[in-house]
Amino acid sequence: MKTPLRIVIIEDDEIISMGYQTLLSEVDDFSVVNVFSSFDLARKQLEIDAPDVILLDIEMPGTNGLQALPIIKKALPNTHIIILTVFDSPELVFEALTMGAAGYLTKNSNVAKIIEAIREVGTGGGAMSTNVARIVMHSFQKNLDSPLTKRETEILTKIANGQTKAQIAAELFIDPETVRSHVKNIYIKLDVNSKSEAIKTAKAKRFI
Amino acid sequence: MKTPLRIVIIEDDEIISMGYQTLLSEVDDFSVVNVFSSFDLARKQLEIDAPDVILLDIEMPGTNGLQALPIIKKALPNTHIIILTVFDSPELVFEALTMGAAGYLTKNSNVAKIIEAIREVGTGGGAMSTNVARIVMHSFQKNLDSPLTKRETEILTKIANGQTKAQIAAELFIDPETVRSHVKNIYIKLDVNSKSEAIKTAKAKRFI
DNA sequence: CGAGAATCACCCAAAACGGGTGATTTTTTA
DNA sequence: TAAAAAATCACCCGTTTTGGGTGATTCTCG
Repeated sequence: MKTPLRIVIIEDDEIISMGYQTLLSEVDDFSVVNVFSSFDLARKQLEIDAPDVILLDIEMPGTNGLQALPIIKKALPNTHIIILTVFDSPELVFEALTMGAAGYLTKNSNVAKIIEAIREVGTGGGAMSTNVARIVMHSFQKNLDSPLTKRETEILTKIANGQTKAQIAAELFIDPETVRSHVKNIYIKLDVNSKSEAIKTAKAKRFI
Repeated sequence: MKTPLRIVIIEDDEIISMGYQTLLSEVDDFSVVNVFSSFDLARKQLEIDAPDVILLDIEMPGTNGLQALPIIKKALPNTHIIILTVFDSPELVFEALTMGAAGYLTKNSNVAKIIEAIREVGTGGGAMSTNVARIVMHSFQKNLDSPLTKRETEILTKIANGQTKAQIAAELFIDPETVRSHVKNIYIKLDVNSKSEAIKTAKAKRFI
């Protein structure tokens, strides 16, 4: 028989917490090993519980979920964390993902979805609810109506990566003067007159 | 009665194409209005078909799916495109998402998942299979063992955004000399001696 | 064919950079 | 609470990069 997935729930709303606990306990290969109403209460016990997956709320008394994320990741590198919250603002989502969350679910997700997500992150995968997916995907989308040409976009991207004109010229096998020409044209098209403004404008309008 | 979601399938494998067509036609509010074996064949007919959602394969004779993406987006701005392919390399996924794909599914996705994805993108949402979600989420994760301090990370991030030391100093309400100090320390910690190297190294190691 | 794109050239002054060295004040943490 | 780490500011130096102006040639694609 397979060892069950060890799950810990950190959620300050007792009703919700109890609900998850009951529902997840019914899953054969899941084992809810502990439930806490705040991260501060969970902190010391977590290493003993050694969960495979933690369902973590964001809004909590004391240390909130986002603050807890890096602390948990450091103490339990092999534990996968799923953020489970009612909030889905882009800022919170990106913050959670950069801090190492393996999943981000909003609380309107149905049970099947949550169970699927737990299994997924348990095997090193990723999981997010559809509204979170939308936010994440939008963050990738480039503006397809850029006034910049292919070459100009290419060069501005490299500038945004901190490369100097000389380095860019070497990489593209063109003269540094040519790079300067392109840059000047970029400035005109974007109506700016410095590197930083160009990068800022181009990023804001999603040209790069 | 609600108008059904108009779906077009562009897929060169006839067996797969036929399979999707049959399965999706059975869904009440779905209407598969056309099926093409290549984008080049679909091109002119697409505007007439005016689909809400297009299932687009990547590997195809002639114009491939990724090349087709921007063309479709330009011609039919209100049509949502779901990439449906066997490939899931990070490069392909990011390319597809930046070019405006609303969904990215691998062909091992089950039918329920595909139907759910079509409904989701039909209402402006996003959809991706779990393996794609994993790729996307990994791309966000920062290295939590950065040698850089909070301030140093903050400053290096701004440098990576093209800001000059003077601008950074103004934004952080500190002296430009202090910014220089931080930058020098960053260079030492990352073992580099220029802006571009620092950005490159920091990005490669996911410190920023 | 003709327009936009990409290429290269040379002028100039101002700004930014990278390196060195040292010091003070907060903040963190063991 | 004492030591360590982080954050702050200062002044030296020579070199590189920047932004602006102006113009010209070649390429490419519809």
